[in-house]
Amino acid sequence: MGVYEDLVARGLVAQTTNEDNVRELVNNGDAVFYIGYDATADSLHVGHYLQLSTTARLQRAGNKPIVLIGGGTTLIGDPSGRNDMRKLMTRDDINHNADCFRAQMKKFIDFGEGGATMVDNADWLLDLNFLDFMRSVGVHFSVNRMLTAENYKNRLEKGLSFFEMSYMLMQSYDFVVLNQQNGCNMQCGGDDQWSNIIWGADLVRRMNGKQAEGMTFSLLTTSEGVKMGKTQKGAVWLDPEKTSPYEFYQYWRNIDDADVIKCLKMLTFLPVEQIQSEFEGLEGQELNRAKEALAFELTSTVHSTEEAEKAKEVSQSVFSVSGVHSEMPTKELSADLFAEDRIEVLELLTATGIAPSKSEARRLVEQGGIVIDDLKVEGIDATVGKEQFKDGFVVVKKGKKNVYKVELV
RNA sequence: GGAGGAGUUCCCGAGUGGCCAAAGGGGGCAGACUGUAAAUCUGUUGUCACAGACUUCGGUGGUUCAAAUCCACCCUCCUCCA
Repeated sequence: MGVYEDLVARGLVAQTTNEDNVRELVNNGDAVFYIGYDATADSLHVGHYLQLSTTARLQRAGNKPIVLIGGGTTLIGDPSGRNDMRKLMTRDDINHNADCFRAQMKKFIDFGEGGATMVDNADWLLDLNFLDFMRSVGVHFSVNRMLTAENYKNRLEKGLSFFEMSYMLMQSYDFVVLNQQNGCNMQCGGDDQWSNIIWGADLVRRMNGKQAEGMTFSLLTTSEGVKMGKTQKGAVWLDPEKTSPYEFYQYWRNIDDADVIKCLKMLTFLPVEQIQSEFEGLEGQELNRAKEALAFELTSTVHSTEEAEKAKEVSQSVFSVSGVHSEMPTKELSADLFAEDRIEVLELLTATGIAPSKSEARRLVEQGGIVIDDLKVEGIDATVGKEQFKDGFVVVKKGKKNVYKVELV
């Protein structure tokens, strides 16, 4: 089985410009392919991870990845699939974000000798001359056809500026440049990039007279079609500072039954056969085994095996009997906040950041959501004495799934 | 440039002078039930000194005892016309 077949079996391939050509390219390790990343945040998230892991799969099969950081295109912002215009970002923001991306990507993709290359389209986009660009590139774009692109559909109702529309021209031009400079012969991306990709391949053919291919990856959506990797707090980040390994683990551990198998296939490096024989077809409570495997696998590739072990341990102790507290998320509580060696529970909750405001803390307590050292807090007037901090800490449970170790400092 | 319309709490969206911290839905949070799932049900969802007070309805000023609601100007967006 070649990589292409593996990708298909995992449900990763959404569309290709020409299936036979693409299969041959990637199975023979002849693909020099690029995926672009817009530097819109200072950390990669789960959506990026899908692209990166797939890049890694292709690389392991002998293909050469080019990671393109959209230092230039991010100045515009891709309108694909958006309902509104992106916030305009400054050069400094973008540069900072691009640096963060680079550091994180090294974990998944081999940038060593003969490995992947990283480029920044700011290098060729920033100095473009508008008229020259329009005369050489702009002439190839039919506005009529662009308007029919799926990408722009919901924007036509809401309004789309020319500024944003030019994004497609630039992304297509990236392909042309990479084709010339690096011999890039294929562009990959999320399925929402399909329009941008086919235009790029088309432009390569027109401007460089070379055959170019494109392949899109399925988007990671839940069984209900909602984009995955988002929580109320925002995206699930790969940066351990922004989403702790434990939170990351829990995100996958709590995944919907209907999505486990799909995620195992799309995101983990476990062989498809193993996923099929070990997990597919499990039902009811049994599915928890698949969820644990998913959470463990992903946490160890994104963070490390040690972190995954820790997260697993904490999760087991939290959800079975009360046990180990060594690796629980820790919050610090200053001893200065105590009056006569006691502190109000509400104060404790807000001072540690467990509750964002007094009102929220009050609500949590009133609804019976706060448990301290296995004892439910019964009223908003409750206090905690210093003597309760045996060994210097106390265990605070907020709801069923959030446990914190509160240390006295 | 002209005419008309819109901007409401995390999101969508009601509200056209006091009964509005603002309907309803979505989402979130907590509780029940469970499998750390889903579905369902209940409560809750601006802040604080919490049966009371304070700040909020694009911005700034004004009218009024009283404004999200009326007036003026400004900003942004949409539709039609040019």
